[in-house]
Amino acid sequence: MAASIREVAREANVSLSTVSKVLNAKPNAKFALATRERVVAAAKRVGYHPNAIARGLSRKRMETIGVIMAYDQASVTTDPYLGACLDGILHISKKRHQKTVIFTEDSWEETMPSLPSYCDGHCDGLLLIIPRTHSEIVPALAARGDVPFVLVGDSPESDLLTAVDVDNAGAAVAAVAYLISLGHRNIVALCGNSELRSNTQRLEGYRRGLEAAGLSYRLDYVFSGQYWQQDGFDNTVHLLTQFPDSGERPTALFCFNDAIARGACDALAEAGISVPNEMSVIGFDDSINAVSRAPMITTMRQDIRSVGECATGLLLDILSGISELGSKRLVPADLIVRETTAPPRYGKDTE
Amino acid sequence: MAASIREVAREANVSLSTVSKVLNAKPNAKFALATRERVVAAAKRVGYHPNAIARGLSRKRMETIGVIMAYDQASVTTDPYLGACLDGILHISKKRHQKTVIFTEDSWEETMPSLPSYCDGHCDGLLLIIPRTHSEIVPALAARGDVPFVLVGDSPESDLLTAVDVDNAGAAVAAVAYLISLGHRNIVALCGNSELRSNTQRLEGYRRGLEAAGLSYRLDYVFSGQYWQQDGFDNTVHLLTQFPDSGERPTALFCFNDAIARGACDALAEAGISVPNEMSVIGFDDSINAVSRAPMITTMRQDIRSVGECATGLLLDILSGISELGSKRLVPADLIVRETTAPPRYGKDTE
DNA sequence: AATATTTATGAAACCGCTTGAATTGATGTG
DNA sequence: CACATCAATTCAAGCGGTTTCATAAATATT
Repeated sequence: MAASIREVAREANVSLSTVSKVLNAKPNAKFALATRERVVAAAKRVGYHPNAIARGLSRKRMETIGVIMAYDQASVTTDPYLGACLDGILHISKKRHQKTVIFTEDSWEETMPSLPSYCDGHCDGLLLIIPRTHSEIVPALAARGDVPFVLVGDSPESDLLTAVDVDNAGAAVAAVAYLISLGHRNIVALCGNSELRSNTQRLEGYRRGLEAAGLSYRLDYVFSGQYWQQDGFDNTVHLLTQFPDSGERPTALFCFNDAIARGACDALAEAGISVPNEMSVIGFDDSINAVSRAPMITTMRQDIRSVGECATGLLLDILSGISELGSKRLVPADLIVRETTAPPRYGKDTE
Repeated sequence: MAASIREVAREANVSLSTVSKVLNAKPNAKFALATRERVVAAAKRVGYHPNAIARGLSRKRMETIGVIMAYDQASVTTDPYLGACLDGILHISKKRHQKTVIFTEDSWEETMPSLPSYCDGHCDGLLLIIPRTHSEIVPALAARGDVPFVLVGDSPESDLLTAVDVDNAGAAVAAVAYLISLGHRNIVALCGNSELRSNTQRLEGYRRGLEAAGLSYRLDYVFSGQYWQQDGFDNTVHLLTQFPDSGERPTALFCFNDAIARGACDALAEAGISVPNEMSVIGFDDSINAVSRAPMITTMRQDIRSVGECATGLLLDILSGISELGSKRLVPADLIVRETTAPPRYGKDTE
């Protein structure tokens, strides 16, 4: 049904290789204009389009990338992270004329056995969107060495692994810098779960942000907890008892996610402390918590779609030799200014 | 890097074809147990996994389906319909051991030119999730005849086209039947945009539902409008002026979507008519409108994920010769009973 | 005019696997 | 014992392209 290169060759009265070369515009091979035109005309006449499979077989390049989503019950609708990532991936993949094949795993136990099928020549490279716990996939894939892959939404220690992630540390630096630019000098950190990498990175950014402004990192300004609203509330209450005098009280709260920030706002409201007049609060993630009710929380938005885009770009760059395996990329966060941040009031001038 | 069939053949001391046949468990070809074991062992030893591309080329079957999403700015997160569909597709595709390649189009003008690449041998069949306006893709694809395809979320007139859609008519029948089962005999239809197929189908279902119960289809019970809340409101007001006497008034409103139903509820509330005591209201789609505020609206849920699953199943059945091109499938809707439906009160017995 | 270059094209091997036809050797038959 | 039968295996021709290398023709060089 589909015209093959043979028909074109016959139509144009040239050999197969001539057709192939002309149509692929081989730079070295020079052809007479007449021949070239004859071939092109013939190709159009018979409606020729190269068979991607045959081409892939001989070129050993399928112009296709694979996306492995190894979440339990991976679902694009259920998990907005996956959806956003996928959007970014599809966007860039399409833009760079690649096909995209999706591998989802219903339960991640199934992932390992089906691993060979990801490396069966179908894809030139792989994008891995997998939770940390699935990480045995990574060494397995690396051991095969068939297919280059990049980890999406992960920033592993190993120099050998290629990865793209959201820039937690950088975002934290930016958040702190923003507060400082407003005039704040005493900025508290309300942290999340300490075992999570995002927390470590955000804390690190907090520290660097202070340092960059020549402010000292005070241990009594760092409150640990979990990524929950209740922790934000409790830690804020704790903070207020610790600094009862509004004169010595820190003037800004850097909360490691929006839930914490919401909790903090609630605690402040209960204590009759006005946000942002007496206390600025900044959140993280721009999740639903940030805008679920008043006050709308200033926050750092992590653009997950960009993570997908960036990862895809990196993979393709690697495939075309522009970038190297082992590269890392971080996508910057955006500051979303809302209602909970303002310059500090130094004197208690107005009500 | 990846072991080819050659190494296996060498290792096992047999010919290439033997390896191929043994590993593919060709039913007709009988092999000595010893040979069989030798080959299997050799394959495992060298870590052989067949190259999908080479296999695809010779078998002319890639075990891969393509999904074309030709929406403007197609996005899995932005458009819950696409996301849900895709979830269903990926689920079944994976279950039936197919690979899934996704083709998204940023703007649909790009769709036509890239059409050949959908038919370049990469996919055995195609799933089309495209808005009606893009329908020129369909004849073009049909004309090529390369690749079987099924339309997702569409129910075209042509017998030649294969399609899966939500069962609008059936759902309407079910909605009406439910109201009738509650005891209602006078059921009004508040329609949506008459030019939309979904409206036609729902109206048709309404009619059939009445007929099935031996009730007559009364023109003064059918209110036309658009799929908007305001239309639901206006038409309900209109209805109430038309039937001022609560004795002759219909007892149930079948609204063609949830927005209309919400508007109807509002109008009824304003008129001091209690829902569901004096009037039952049923919506359609189980959209956010149904649960956005009190009262929670009884509605017919269209399971879009199932549409994706069903379409994928159908395509694969066609590819394996179980089903035929041109088949149609409809996925049934689910009745979600909430607060707006109850048996009618015949006398004005209680307050 | 003979030889060296360049330019344009074609022949054939190959990519890795499948598959129908052909081959080989063992077994059964008259 | 020659011959047909059958089971087990291999040959070799694809699948639809790409690509290296060789070749033929045209042009340039001396």
